[in-house]
Amino acid sequence: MGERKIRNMEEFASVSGISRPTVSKYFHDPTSVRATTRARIEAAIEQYDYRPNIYAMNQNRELTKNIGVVVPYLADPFFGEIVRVIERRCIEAGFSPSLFSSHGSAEQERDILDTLRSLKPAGVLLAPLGRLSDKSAIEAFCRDVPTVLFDSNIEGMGESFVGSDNYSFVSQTVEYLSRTGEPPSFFEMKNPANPNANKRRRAYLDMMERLGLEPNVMQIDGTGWAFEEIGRQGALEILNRGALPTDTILCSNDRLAIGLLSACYETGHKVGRGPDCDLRVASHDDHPFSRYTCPSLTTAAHDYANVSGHSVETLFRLIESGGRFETREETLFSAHLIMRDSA
Amino acid sequence: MGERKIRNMEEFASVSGISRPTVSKYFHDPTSVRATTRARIEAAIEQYDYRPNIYAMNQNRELTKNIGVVVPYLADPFFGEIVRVIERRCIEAGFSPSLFSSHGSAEQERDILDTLRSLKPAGVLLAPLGRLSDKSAIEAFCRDVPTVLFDSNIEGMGESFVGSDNYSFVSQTVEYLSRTGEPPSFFEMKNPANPNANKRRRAYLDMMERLGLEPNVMQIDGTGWAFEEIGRQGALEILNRGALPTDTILCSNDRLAIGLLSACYETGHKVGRGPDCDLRVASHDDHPFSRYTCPSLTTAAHDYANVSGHSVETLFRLIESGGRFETREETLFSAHLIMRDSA
DNA sequence: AATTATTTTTTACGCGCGTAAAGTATTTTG
DNA sequence: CAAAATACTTTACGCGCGTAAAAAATAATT
Repeated sequence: MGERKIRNMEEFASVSGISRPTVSKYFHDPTSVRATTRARIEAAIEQYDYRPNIYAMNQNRELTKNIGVVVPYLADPFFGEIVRVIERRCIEAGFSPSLFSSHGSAEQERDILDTLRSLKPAGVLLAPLGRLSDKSAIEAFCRDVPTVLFDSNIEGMGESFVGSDNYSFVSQTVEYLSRTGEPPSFFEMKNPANPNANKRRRAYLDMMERLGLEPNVMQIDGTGWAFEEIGRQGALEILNRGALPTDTILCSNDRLAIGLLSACYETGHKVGRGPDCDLRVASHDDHPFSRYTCPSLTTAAHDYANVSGHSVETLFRLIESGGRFETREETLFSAHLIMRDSA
Repeated sequence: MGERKIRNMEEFASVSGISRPTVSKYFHDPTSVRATTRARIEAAIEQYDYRPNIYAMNQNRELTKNIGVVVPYLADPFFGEIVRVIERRCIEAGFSPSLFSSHGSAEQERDILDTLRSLKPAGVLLAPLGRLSDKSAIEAFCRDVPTVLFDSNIEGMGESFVGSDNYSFVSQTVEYLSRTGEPPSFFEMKNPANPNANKRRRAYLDMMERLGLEPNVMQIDGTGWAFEEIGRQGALEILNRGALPTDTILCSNDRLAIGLLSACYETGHKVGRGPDCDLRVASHDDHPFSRYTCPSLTTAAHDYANVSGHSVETLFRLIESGGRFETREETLFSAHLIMRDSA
């Protein structure tokens, strides 16, 4: 173990008995060199613990092996889960993921795109803020950097979009709720940040019409990403007014539902589908905590594995295609209903 | 706006009318050049939208302006919150934070340290996994890279540790609970991943002895980071056995408590401090969701702002001191009790 | 105005690696 | 076994910037 520290690729090449250009080739793609050569290089890496200087590696490369991953809000465990899958797959494929969170701020999102541009990534997976996003900044970014949007779509931007089919969420919950009890009212924010919210409202209205039922939308105040608190305040206001139009509430998303359930508990409204219950509550997303609400939340679940998996695969295809697709693809995965105790 | 794209610092220097070495100096530290020079450079940046190639910038620098931030588990919104504060402060101070999550895996943690080493960061903020961490890997890393540990301490590693005072958490909850009702039993995992858990158990035992009360520790099975599910299963087992030693439970952390509360609800045990309640539950951390459990969770809160703020400040001081402190500092912030409805 | 201190310019070199070209060695194919 | 194909070596240059040293310009001080 008394080997002196290797300072650069030149030195490493000489101690490994391989020429520098071949070593360089190896680090760019280990499978591009002959198996025997590869074995010798890897033995030397093992022995000398050498890694190339990533800065020198990347400065002359038009595009790097980096992949940017941007999410709107990291304190939402939903994104924490997604990021875990994405990171793993990127690393397995030999890329280096760089993770960024906009933390709900459009300014931060712009800054992140700026940073990403100078990272010269091979590709970017971007879950935009939504309504608040600086559309022109994102558009300009997508022109320069191969980008796949996920989770929340912005029409026409990025080479591809991968997300969940909001209609599938809502059709399943509405169908189930109206089949097993009173038809649901819809509970949402008045000015939702996320475009999925609007799609869900429209899907709700559409489904109710299709079923010949009277729709009822409750829109509550509040801005920002503290959905639980917004849901709780909005629900308290409605419950205290005794203004519930039906005994069945369908929340736009689980985080609002978590706040609503807390308000129900506080005001003594028993939630569930038993005869002694005051109301039923269902929702969408299958948030990691929806299993632990009281009662546990009946919800429509994202196909987490497919959304994250297909986002990554699409990005890999995009990178292999040189960063552009002929036409913009949109892939939507269906939700599946998870029946728990709240409805 | 018809300016041609600037290709490198040479070109940028010439169009801005400043020499390249001075421009280089500016990008390293804008305050290091004369105000008039700075103004001219910034005007040119504005006009030509030039940024230096970060890879070329960093390849010759001994240490970069990067700061590594490592957390053990990003799907825990606790860390999402902390990261937000840390990132903001780093950017304000002119650093580029790079965020990494070990996602509960020691192997990932090792890989992250490896990646970080080649990023040549000015400093690293590391919240280790805890018991599962590869101690020798962390120790070796801390020798090479200026590192401040936070959240969970590993004795002797890193130049400094910033976290919460576990004794302060437990003393407040135990004191409050035993003063207002039956003394608490302690509910925890048998093999906690996090060293804070052990400190909390010892603090519980110590406090109980000091108050002349009989301690009772319930240790439940389970490994990994799915604390809610572990808490729920453990609680179901105990509740179904009717094996509660007292009517007051103190959970080691909020995520276990969230699982326990869900088990209580499921089994019809009413939680709270009213006369009609079966048991009281309190906990530690002030997890972002503890406000929305049913009933809302009485808990001891981290001083989030101080822990994240002081971690960053300590790292900045460390960087300014050339990466080493004379002696290893440990800074612990006190918790404060948040009284809600569960106890 | 002269002296001193500070900042900028000029010149020049090097960092660690990518990569192109031409030649040599090795493996594969028929 | 020879021819063809593939992989590797040698040589050489360039990328974009850091940075050192000496000279020149500018600003601050007396």
